[in-house]
Amino acid sequence: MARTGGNITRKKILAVAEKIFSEKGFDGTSIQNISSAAGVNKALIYYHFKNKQDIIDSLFSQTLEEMFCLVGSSQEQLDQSLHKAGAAERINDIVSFLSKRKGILSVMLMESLKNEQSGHISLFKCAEMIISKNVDDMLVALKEKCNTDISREELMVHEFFTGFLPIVFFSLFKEKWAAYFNCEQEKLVELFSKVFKESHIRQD
Amino acid sequence: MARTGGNITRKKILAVAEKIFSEKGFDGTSIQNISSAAGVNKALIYYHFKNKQDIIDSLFSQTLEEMFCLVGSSQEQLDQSLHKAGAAERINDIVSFLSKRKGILSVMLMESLKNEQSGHISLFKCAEMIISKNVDDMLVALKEKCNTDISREELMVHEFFTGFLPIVFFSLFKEKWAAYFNCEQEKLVELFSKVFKESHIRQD
Amino acid sequence: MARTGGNITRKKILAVAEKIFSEKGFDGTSIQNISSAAGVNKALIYYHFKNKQDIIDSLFSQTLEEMFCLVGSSQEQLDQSLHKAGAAERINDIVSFLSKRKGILSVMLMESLKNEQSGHISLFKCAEMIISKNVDDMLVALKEKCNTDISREELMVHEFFTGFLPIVFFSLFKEKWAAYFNCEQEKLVELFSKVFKESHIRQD
Amino acid sequence: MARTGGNITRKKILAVAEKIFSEKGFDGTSIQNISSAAGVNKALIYYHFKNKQDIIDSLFSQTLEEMFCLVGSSQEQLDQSLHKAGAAERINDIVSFLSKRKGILSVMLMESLKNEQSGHISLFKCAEMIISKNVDDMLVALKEKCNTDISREELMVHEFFTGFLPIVFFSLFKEKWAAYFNCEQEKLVELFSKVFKESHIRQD
DNA sequence: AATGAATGAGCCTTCATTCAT
DNA sequence: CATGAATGAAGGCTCATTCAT
Repeated sequence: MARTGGNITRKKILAVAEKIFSEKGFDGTSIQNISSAAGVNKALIYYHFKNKQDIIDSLFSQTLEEMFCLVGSSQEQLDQSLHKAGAAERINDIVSFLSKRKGILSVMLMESLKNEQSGHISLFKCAEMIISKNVDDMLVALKEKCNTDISREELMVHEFFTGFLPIVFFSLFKEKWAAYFNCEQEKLVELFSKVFKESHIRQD
Repeated sequence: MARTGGNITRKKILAVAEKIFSEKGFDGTSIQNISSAAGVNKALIYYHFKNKQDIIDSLFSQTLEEMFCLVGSSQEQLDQSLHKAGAAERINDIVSFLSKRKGILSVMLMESLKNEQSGHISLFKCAEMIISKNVDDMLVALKEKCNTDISREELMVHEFFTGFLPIVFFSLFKEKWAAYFNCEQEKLVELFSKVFKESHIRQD
Repeated sequence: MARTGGNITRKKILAVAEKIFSEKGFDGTSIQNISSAAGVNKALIYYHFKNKQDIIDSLFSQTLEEMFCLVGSSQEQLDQSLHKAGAAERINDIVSFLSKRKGILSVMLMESLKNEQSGHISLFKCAEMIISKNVDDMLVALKEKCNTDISREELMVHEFFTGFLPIVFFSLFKEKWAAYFNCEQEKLVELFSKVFKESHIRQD
Repeated sequence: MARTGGNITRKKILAVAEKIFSEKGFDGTSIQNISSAAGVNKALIYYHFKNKQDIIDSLFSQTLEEMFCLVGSSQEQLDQSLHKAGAAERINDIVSFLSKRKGILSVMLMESLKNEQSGHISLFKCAEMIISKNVDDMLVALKEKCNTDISREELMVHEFFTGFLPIVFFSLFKEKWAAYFNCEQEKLVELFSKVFKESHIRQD
């Protein structure tokens, strides 16, 4: 898995594709766009990938894989997740982590929003991966507090729509928001941190 | 297509375009797609619209206009908005309203997510329109309670990322969520209502 | 033949068409171009003309007709034509006359240059009309001088290639020439007058 | 088309384009026309040329380049040019040379006649290249004869309007002329030779 | 005499993809 | 691994023309 030869090219193609997909959208991006930006021959892309769809599929599965590694390995970092008291301060960390994955996340979201096909699967898998550990931990914690009227389903809905989505969108939109509403980014991050803490994480 | 009034044709084109854009995305939709589905000649589309972009622009501005009318006119329905005690029960109404505009909303979101150009403007304008009235009312309410340490900016961030976005996304994703997580839609709506109320609307 | 109603429109269309044809060429001009510039409805053009070709045909035959009138009527002006001693001074007059017809002349030339169809007929008819009278006069004059070794054919070739063409082209190109070679137009006219007189008109 | 060297294809496209442009004019020619006649795929044309304009530009600059080589290299053939005594007999040579370039010359002329843009530049450059050497030689010759009241400008005007243009037009129009005036081509060539010699080249 | 609406064919151009080398 | 050349299909858009009013 650590081939050095053409894998560099493959990675370059993927990196460039991620960037351009996030700028123009999947359908708005041509293989020409990618090959030019990557500085490689157009036909070479078809040596490394079956077709255009294969590029985005590779990007998605690569992202899922990386997330899996991250969620699985970094027990200590993510095990005590969003809902816990001490986790509240870690929002900025998460935002900054997702920021590094902004490109692919926006592509996932765009594809998810197409109301045909199964473009949402990747996004859901991705969200599930990030969320479910938290949810499970919360379930354990809640059981100890005897609050057993809260189902796993509810927690998933909670984490996805009021936790995952706002964070992801904030990381995707903060620049645009700051520009549109004429507000400094640092302050915006602060504001969101506060707002998010109050709405999503509560110590009732 | 038989000769009908030109405005009827124009509206049909817009309606069909909204549907297909939301299914395939703007770039994934061809003029052929639209003309076929609308049952009109391809060239006729260019009689009614300057170009492809003009179609989506018309859809966006039409939506914004409709929203403006709605927000402006229905004082009684929306004046006492999301955050107020009585407003809590109206979430379903809003969800159902936004559901009717699902198509164009998903298109707006897709375009907003493209990290180039100014595709996000429409979404922001749209959100601003829906949110700002609530925010202003909240500001008044807060002043009475002497909680003046909350700025308009903060409320906007709050309403957008933890109010508007979750609702919009829920209305766009509920079917997909129900299918993916194998859960009944009615129950999902209930769950989201509860979850959203707890996170976004609070009577501290 | 002096209908006043729609004939104004017809004339406007012709005038505008001549202008645009001479700017963009026949094939480079669309009916849309003409209707917009004439401020009339596109379909109206098809009320006045059978089709696009009919417009250019009308322009050509109208021009030929006008030339015929001019050549036929103004005996005194044109009867003593280019080759005669006194005619030498009239070059500027002819240039200025052709200048008024620059538009249609350039269209004729463009169409003549297409090496297919019979686009050159109009140009030849036009040239013939202008030239033949001169040629006939010259023939008479030559007979008196007993120079009968010069055929009508030769005179036609002479008048067309070294008389008509240079004058026409000068009137079409003088602005461009002045611009390209950075020279004042008045001086250019003088130079051409001199040059043309020396080459085309000689009193051997 | 079978896979051949790319340069061969490119040349074939240019050759075919020149032919069809001269038949139908630039605007009257479609890429389809060219690709069909060249026996290549339509898209392949866009592999070799940026766009339609690029084809004609390539043709023009290629022609200019060839002319430059010819004028520069063939000192002995063209150095003693049109105006000199011995040059009179070489008219046919020049006519036959320009005849080989008839296609592109007619295209240049057509484009020059469009009264917009700068379509005349190529024609002027081309004419300048052919003429200026003659003009310079004439200047030298005239100085020796102390006829210094003739400016370079005048000679340029002379050579262009009474030398270059008639020759070019004769080579472009001789077939049409012969057909229209019902005259044999060989005789026409003779007539033009005589006529041109008398008008353009004189040994005063 | 005039117009808005409609159409089929065609235009220039780009697409994703393949093949021979 | 990598590339230049090639292709069929489709893209957005415009064309000349027609029809109903």
